[in-house]
Amino acid sequence: MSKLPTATTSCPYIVGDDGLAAWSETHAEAWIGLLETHKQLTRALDAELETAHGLSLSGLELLGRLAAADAHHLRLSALAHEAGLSLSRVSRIIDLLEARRLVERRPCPNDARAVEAHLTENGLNLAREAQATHFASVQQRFFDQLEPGELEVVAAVFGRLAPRAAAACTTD
Amino acid sequence: MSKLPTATTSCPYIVGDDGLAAWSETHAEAWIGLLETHKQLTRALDAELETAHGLSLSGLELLGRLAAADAHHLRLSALAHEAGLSLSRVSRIIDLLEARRLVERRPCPNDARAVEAHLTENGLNLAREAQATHFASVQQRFFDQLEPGELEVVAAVFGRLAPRAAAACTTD
DNA sequence: TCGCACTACTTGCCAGCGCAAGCAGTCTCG
DNA sequence: CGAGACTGCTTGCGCTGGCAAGTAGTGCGA
Repeated sequence: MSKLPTATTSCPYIVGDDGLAAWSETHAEAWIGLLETHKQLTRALDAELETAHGLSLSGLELLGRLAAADAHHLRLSALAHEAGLSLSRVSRIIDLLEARRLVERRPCPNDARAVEAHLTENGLNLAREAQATHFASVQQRFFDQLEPGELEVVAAVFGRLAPRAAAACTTD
Repeated sequence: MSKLPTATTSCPYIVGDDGLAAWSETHAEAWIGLLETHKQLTRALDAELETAHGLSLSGLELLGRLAAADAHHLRLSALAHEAGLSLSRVSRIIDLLEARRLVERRPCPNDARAVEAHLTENGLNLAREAQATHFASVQQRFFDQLEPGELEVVAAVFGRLAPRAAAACTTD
């Protein structure tokens, strides 16, 4: 941590001579603040997770998805789809997790092309521990900073936008 | 675009057996939605910017900061600090921009160690054009999706959190 | 004035990410 | 059945990111 004091945040960096009149100070604050907050937050959370459990954010996400899945296993393509990662990335993250005996690759009974990632006992335990500390940290770093009523608005906005953004991504 | 349909978003991926009771559905929606939305949005915006102007998001940020600066020049370390990037990354992005004659490296008159990045005429023009289309896209993809009243809350939340997160990063 | 700590930048290196190409297995249709 | 299209995964590569080490210049105290 430390290093990267980062971003003046206050005054944005907009040239302004063009047709940007519509971008009020409020718009700039919202957008730049969003980018900035996300960057800092994920940096901190990722570093934390790394030192505490040797996991990346993506690694925990995959572990979590497997833990939440029916028989603690999922095909790699399903995992990639759920997590919003490329299949190639998932394949390599699973390499790492497999090397640590947190998951196992097994052939899919119904389709010899496919590979299932199975969570091991160790993997499930680590997923639980890591999620517990991770979510506690998110709570403290993000949710605890919200004023009454803000949580509902944030949930509404991003709950609405996330699927919409994903859809836009698949269609255009 | 297309590819990476990404994220089921709906049901999260929380193991739940542990002390996560405090994480209501609302919390999960807000947090996962935030991550998801950010990922999709920046992916789309970056791709757009790349095809339209051959710039990365970071490249535009640096260009924009220079354009907003006093005499269109800034020391690399100042640029890094403002943009929340490491100095090494800034150095390499400036390499690219310099190769395209959008900026020029010049020695700093007061300090022979330092290097100033000077925006060229071309660089300023590109910054203006690229920011115009970029911000229009942000407007359409993000702000136009907000209901009345939501913008103010989002601005308040992230305007408050961004500096706080940055501070936490420098101190711990 | 010399030495030593400090600063500003550059460069080598590694991790995370996606794309494209390649390979094996599946499915469909003649 | 067999050819060709398609799917699921793996792997090579290039890009963006940061950190650490190296270099050059600054500035302060003895």
